[in-house]
Amino acid sequence: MRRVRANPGEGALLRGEILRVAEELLAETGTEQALTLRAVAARAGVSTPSVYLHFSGKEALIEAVCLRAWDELAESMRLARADDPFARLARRGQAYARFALAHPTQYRVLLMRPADHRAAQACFDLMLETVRDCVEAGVLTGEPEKLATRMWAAIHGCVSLLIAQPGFPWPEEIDDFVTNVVRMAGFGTAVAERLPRRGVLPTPRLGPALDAACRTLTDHDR
Amino acid sequence: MRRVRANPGEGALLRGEILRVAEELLAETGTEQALTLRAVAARAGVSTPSVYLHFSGKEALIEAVCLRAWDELAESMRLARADDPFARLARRGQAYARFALAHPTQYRVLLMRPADHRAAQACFDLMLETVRDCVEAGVLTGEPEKLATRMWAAIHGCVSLLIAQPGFPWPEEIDDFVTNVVRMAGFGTAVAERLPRRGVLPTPRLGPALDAACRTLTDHDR
DNA sequence: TGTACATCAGTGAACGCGCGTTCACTGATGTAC
DNA sequence: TGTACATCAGTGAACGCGCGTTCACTGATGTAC
Repeated sequence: MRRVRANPGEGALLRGEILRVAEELLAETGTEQALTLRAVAARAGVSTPSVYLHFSGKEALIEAVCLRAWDELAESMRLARADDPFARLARRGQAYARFALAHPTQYRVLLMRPADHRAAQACFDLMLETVRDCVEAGVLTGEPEKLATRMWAAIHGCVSLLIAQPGFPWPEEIDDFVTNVVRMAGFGTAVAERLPRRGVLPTPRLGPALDAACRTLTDHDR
Repeated sequence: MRRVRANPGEGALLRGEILRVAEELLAETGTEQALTLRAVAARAGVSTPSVYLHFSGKEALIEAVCLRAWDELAESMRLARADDPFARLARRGQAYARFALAHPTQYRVLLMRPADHRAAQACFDLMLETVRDCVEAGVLTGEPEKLATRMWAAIHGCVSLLIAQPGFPWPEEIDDFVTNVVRMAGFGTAVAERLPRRGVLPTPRLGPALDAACRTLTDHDR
């Protein structure tokens, strides 16, 4: 249980172990308040004051954990690739959602705290970059910043509801949900952008014209 | 500063005052952990043990605060009316978003905690009911449960990002954002529902056919 | 090659704090006779 | 109409707990001479 002391020059090894254990405990306890330095030190097999050898305090430890989580999230999105820009957009959205659902507590802590701007920005930029590819390829129309923001909001809303309301009777499979949210964001934004802006929304009629448009959207791929 | 003691029979007055003060403090401090019984009692002008005359403990107090917040949220949605079902859907979505942005902390606590099922359900049912009206009127197509869930997720994602990432450079006005999210959810879901389900998303071509569809959507209202 | 010393990676005990909660009490108001 | 008593709406002081943090220390490893 007790950790063997590191040799001179290898003191930084404990830092990595503390980070690992802190992430583990965060996932188990669910909140950053339940994450105590005493528990972290105990699980790392070390005395409590040892944490101060590598982090200036509790706040610094949590910040380091969050930074690492953001990096992992960005990396999982970076790994999602596809030649087709729209498919890449969907894959990256799904990678985001999968990471969130796989690390629910970390995701919640990530987005509950006032975000570290650079880390969140890096993550958003991956989304934005792919949306830009779609716009350039003529697959989406509109301002990439707005498109990417709405898409991020939609996916975030989906996973954060799934995390926070696990008892709620969700009407469809998670994968389908995410797929549809991505499609919805992509197509719906394009449609919404072309409608006139006004105070009261008009009642739209979905009929033959929309059916025809959907056929066109599909035909390309047959 | 010190509260005058209630007359016999009016002891329950303090209960209401404690709830009010607790909500106030929750909005100021931002987290449920920062909400202490001592602070609540002090602001109510009463000694700490007095809280126990009306609530069995801290947990019960927070639960009562949350229940009240859910009720307020549902009420604000109930007040958003319009004859046209699609306009009603948009108005209710906007009411939801406005409540969330006006009470950011309460909203976060609301959706962070494992939700009280009945309260959340009542709120969701208002959404579902309006979506059903839209489907019956031929304005939306698809299963109302799925449509409503996606719409809720989209709006929730929008407001929770706005709350959690206030420093993030949002590319558009909040009202426009919400309006577009509602449109996006409405139109996009309809489009997505009509596309064939497959593992990899196809690249859609937005062109003349979609433009024609958008004209049709708009024509109805001219 | 031996030894004094420096450094490095920790430890043990303690401090002070604020918290939720308990418990014996108080004192004004109402009520039975 | 007076008085003993019950009830109701609280209070003050204290308990025990777990937490973040500090501080003087230890003892193995490396190094200069």
